[in-house]
Amino acid sequence: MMGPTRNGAQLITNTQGSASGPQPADFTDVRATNLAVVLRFVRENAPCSRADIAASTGLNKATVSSLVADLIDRRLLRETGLTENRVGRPATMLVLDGSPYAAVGIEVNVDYLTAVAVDLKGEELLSWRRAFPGGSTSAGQAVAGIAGVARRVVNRMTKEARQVLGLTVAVPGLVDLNGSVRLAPNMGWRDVDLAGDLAKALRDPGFPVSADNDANLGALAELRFGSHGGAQNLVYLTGEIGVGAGVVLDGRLRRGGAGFGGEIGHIEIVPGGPPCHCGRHGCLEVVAGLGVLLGHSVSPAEVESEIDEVVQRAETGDEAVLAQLDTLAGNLGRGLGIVANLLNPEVVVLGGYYVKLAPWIVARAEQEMLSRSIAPGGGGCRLVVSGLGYGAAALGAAARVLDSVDSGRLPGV
Amino acid sequence: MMGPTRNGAQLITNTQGSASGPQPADFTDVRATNLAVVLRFVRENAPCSRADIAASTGLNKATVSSLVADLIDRRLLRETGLTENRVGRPATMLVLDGSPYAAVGIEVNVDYLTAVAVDLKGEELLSWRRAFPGGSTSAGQAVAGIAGVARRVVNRMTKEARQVLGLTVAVPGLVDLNGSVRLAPNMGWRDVDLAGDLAKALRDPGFPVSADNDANLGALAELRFGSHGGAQNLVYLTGEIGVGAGVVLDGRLRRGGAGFGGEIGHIEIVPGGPPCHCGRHGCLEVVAGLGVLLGHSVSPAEVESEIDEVVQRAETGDEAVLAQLDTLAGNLGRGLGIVANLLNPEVVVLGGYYVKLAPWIVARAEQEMLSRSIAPGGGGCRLVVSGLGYGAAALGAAARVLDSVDSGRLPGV
DNA sequence: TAGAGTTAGTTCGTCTAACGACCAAACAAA
DNA sequence: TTTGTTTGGTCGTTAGACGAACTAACTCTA
Repeated sequence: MMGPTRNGAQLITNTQGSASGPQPADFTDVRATNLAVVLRFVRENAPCSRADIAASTGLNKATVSSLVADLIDRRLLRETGLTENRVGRPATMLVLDGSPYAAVGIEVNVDYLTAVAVDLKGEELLSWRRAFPGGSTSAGQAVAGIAGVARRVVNRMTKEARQVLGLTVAVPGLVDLNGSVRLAPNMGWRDVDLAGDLAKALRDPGFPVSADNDANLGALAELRFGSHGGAQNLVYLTGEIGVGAGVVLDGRLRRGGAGFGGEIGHIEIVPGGPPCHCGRHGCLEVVAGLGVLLGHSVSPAEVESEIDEVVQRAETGDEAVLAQLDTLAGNLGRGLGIVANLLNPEVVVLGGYYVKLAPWIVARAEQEMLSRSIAPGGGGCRLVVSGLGYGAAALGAAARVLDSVDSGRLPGV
Repeated sequence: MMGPTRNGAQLITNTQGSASGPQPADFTDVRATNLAVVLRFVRENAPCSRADIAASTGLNKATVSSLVADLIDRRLLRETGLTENRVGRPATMLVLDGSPYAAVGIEVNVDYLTAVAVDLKGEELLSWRRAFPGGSTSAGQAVAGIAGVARRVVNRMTKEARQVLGLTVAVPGLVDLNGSVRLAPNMGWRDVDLAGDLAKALRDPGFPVSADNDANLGALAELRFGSHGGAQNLVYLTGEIGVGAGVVLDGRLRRGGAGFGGEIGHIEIVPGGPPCHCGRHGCLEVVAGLGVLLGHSVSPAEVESEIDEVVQRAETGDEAVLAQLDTLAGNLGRGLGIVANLLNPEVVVLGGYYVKLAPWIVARAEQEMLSRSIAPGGGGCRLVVSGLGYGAAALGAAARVLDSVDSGRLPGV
């Protein structure tokens, strides 16, 4: 048992906004904070009793009862059975109520679109993946297409009597802090107010609509659903045609001043190396991306099968392919060495196609990363492979919605 | 005037500790938060009246009166004169009380030691700089030496009737989250529990003692004392014999999982470049550090004068020196390009000897940085020179003490 | 089978601290 | 003077956490 964790001076700090002036607190904040504390506790320790919550959080039993009643009113918690065969009065166990709400995440990419809905527990309610000509239509048409999918997801949720808590869209590109896509080369987008346009297209949807970079959201997915021992400092790497990073430090996504952090794909790894579509040379994306294996002009639709072929050849011991994979891993490790030195995350998670290639790249890349880290043992940084599969960004988009609930924006009542 | 900034849903979140369990809030937290809000407001808007505070923070007038009374009791605020020649009742103006407290920062380095004390306003009370054989004594002796200086600073403060709020020591090396120095090659230290040993040497000093990396503390100094338009995302670069970075994102120092973040000095900038004392090649420290200008084995004591000579030669247009400076700037820009892409800070601040060299390196380095950034216009990232002078890390060490006050750990009563 | 012991959760009164409304003080302008 | 404006304090209200006492519901033991 953890025992009470109450620590004398509690710091209440505004982490989000930049210079948005002073942020005083009042009683409703205390309430919101404590409601969120209980909610998070139940999420991580379900099923548990009110007494468990009180003991572990340090909150008073009476307070916990009141908070739990509130959460039950809001249909966020549910009482399940009683404990049996124990000394003392049996406890009524509490679990998250999975049925009344849904969080929706949509990932758009050049050639496909993934939609995911999860309940409050994070359990997947639906997962759609379909071809989507994101790279070959106008942004307006793409937004219309995304809105169409969003409407169908929402309808489905409504049919299941679920209230949608929010919708987030993941985009491979630079997304600013307002959810406006400033640049998405692969999509051919520039200055598209995705969150705003989508909210407009959905006509007063009754839930918040936001957009973010796919790597950022992948990182959020790993933070919430990944099994990294509760690491609060992690970096997630997408391994699609482009390579991007999502940076989580001290338990929150760090986007930088304008929201453009994590753009690891175009840092220079091999000076004077092969040219990148961005106009520079030797970018990580070029020397540690799929292009190393597939040649530089594969159509998006072919990537999947081409990678499968690479995997097959690697399995049969094809020397040329193994050499390519080793080169890729080495270059990736160089990039990760930079990340380890600069950010000292507890774990770096490889996503996307890197997952399939993992058996041939992780060891080398990790060794390279650690050998380049100035901190002994890489400062404790591990390199692991994502277990979330292809929907990571979409899942992270949904996770972003759940995050806002977890941090005190409670629905209901 | 700003007008009320009260925003409906206030998020109260624990930013510091990692997985330290749930952190419920209670009334004392509300009080502490609001006291800190008022304190910060007065810091930034002094002199100001209670009415100003109420209007700008959204707190109730009565609440502000109560909070201000509390802060005056704690001798953190002081009433100054009344306003005159205005319609209505004259306001009693409030300012930070500079006299009763002091925050102490000490920076140790290979050959010198800097001690700084500031009052609550951040105004310098003393600034000592002296030779110190940090690189050529045992860690134990060094700690004793630091303790000696610390005692003298504390005595001086006591003589001025000031209470010392805390002491932080800046060290060029890897410092973990507990203030233990894990590795400081230049000092020849390894696993020295600096914060702990120093507290012991000071025998129950009655104030918290901590230690951190010099670059981290430099970044804190820039955050508090620098003039960067309130940028909440910044990276500070030390330009001593080694090069380190301090990373501030969303208004707080981000140290990574073990506290070893910001180690930019040993990321590989020129593969196969000149050897570094760390055993690797082409590290930023080697290709964009002072070694480029001074040759690789200058004794610490000579650095100052050697740099002055470089500056003189550059001023007279010495081609060879200008070429070296340009090379240095180019390499520095490469490293900063990585920082801009990965972290998207609003500003990168150059400290240490880079300040003297600024006229010949900033333009080139910034251009290089921006040209390497994938976000248009570098995502708004500017490269500037520190205005804080040599004592930056020591000043940041003191700033760290003030930060803890600003975030609610109030002294007095 | 009747306590005795143990654990869960509720009720009730207390206390902290923010808030809203009101008011007196102190000034400028008319 | 009178009127209006602004400051800052007082007072009663209210939200909500806390502590203690209490009830509920079980197991264990003699």
